[in-house]
Amino acid sequence: MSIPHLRPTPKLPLKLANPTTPWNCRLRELSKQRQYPQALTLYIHMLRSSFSPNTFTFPFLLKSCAHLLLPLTGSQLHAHVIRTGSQPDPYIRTSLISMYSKFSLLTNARKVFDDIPHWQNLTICYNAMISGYTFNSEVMEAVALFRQMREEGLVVNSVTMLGLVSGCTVPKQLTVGVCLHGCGVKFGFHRDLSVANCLLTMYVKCGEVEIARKLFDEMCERDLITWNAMISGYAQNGHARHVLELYRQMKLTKMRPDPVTLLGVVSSCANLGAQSIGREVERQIESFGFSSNTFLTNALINMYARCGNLVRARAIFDCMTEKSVISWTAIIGGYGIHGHGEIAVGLFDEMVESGVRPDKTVFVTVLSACSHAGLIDKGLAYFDAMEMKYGLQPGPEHCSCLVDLLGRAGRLKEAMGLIKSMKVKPDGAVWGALLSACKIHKNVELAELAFEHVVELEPTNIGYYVLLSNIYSDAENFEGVLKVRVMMRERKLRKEPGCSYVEYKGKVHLFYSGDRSHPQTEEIYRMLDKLESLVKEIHQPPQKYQGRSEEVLNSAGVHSEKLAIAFGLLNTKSGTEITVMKNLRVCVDCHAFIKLVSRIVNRQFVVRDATRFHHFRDGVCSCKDYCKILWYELQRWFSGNNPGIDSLAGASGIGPFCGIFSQLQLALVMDVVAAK
DNA sequence: TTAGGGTTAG
Repeated sequence: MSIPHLRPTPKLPLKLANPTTPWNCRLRELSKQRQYPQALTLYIHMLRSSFSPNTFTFPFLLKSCAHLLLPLTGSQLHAHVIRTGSQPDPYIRTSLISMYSKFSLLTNARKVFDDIPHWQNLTICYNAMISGYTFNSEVMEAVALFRQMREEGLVVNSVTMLGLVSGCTVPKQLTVGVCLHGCGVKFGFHRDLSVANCLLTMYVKCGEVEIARKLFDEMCERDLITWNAMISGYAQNGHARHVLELYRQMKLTKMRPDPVTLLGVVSSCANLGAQSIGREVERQIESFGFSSNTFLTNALINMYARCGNLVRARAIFDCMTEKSVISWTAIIGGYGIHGHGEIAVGLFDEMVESGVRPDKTVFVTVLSACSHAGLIDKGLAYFDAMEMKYGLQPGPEHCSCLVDLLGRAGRLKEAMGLIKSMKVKPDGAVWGALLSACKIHKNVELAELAFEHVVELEPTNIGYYVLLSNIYSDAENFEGVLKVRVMMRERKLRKEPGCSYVEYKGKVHLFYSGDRSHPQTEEIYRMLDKLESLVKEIHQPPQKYQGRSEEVLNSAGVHSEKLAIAFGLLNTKSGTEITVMKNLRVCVDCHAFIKLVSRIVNRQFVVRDATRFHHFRDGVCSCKDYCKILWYELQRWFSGNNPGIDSLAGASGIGPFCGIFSQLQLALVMDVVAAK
């Protein structure tokens, strides 16, 4: 066997160093570190030092312009590109397409794309144009280009998929997204981690969290972005408990979270009212060194405010060196939901004085704070200032606040006038606010009009049917009540089950009505029995009402609120405040019960329901309107011409689904009667 | 040496 003759490799001639190279190297570094303004400054220095840019120089600069959103500088650079004859370079064309797309100048981008000679039709240019379209929500254009690409037999790569899939961000684009998923699998790109992450995000944004989770579970490799996408996906779709569970799993894999991860976790704690978990996450934020992250700080303010700890929320807010409009919104909203309208309004004025320009969202927050606190003139003034002073066109969300504000005050005509004068189409919330006002002020005629509109806009929102039914019931129009019931039955609408929960030792303890699944069930029910008898002892209704209440009491289920209260009392030390969360509104029965219990056991309770906080202390609640509802319902019940148990509804719903009359309320009404 | 992409608050 002959041994192949080995020849020495000939030495290549040394290439002369291009003088521009060091500049380009520095530009590359700056671009990598995202120091875009510095990159542009360096370019100016380069020109001043009489060094000419070459084809390698421009992509860095164009990218910098795109990121800094500087369209004028961008077009100047384009002129430089043409002057230096670099235009034909495919990389530069790609950068130009991408830059113009970021400025939403799709015509310019497309012109650059169309000028590319046929022989140079490279995948990278197609990819840039496809991403440009999806970035500007032109998904179908992107898909058309993808089709063209395949017809021309061009190579499709994972970046093509990324560009396409990232365009599907709303539920109606789900079909396109699923097709693309299939396409990706066909090409084998679904194994690419970036593509898989992108598909996961697509499903999450289209509201298909379960499909996203399936994809997540099937992935053989996961990076930080995968975890973040799933965690934020759960958080955005309101699956707060899943967020906490997934975060726990993530920590077990030793994956280090980043601010994006923690943001999802903190916002879920806010939704759940899980303050002790939130506090733990705050400690982690500090230990990871993310304390200066404004996104996280704002989320923490919101979390503490929504967990009822306004003191901590305020402390974090006061410590912030740079308060953005979002920080102000978080703290104003916090005071708003606790009913401290005056403080909320004061903070808004303080914000304006400090030079922060209000945006549409902060106006929603301050208007709703005004409405909860009955600050009518202040609210009206803010509404006017929105357009006159700040040039912000009020949207339906602002109008619904104002309708609520005027409506509560009984100024129904003005509220109706406002709706008529709206420049934008009123949405369900606007008509819904009017409907609620009609309930308070017993205006059946206007209620029917509002209902007609609201049911057309939100046919499946059960709350509005309930409202109208109660309005009819108040007016003793039983035909009307029946009409609404039939309508609900025909449309197969069912009330979402109410649940209450208490956060204890970092775990969320959830209760449904009549629930017996909790490990401490026996103790909880024993505690409730004890409380009920204590309550009866101090509030014995007069003889003539007793029989009547018994018949109703027998059919009573144990509400979730009561179970949660009993659980809290069993597991916490005396003197500590007990916080209960309720997904819907607290029912009047439980409201009365908790009030009395707070006096009997001398404890403070905080109940956060769907709309506000109730602070119970020594037999009194911070909110006043529940008493009014109760008083009215009971008065009718005792007057004898009651329409049945159905009308004795919980504040959150109507009869057959919710509150059942108990001796407790009878007792309470005696108080009310006595007070009268 | 250069392009295209995935996660972020109220």
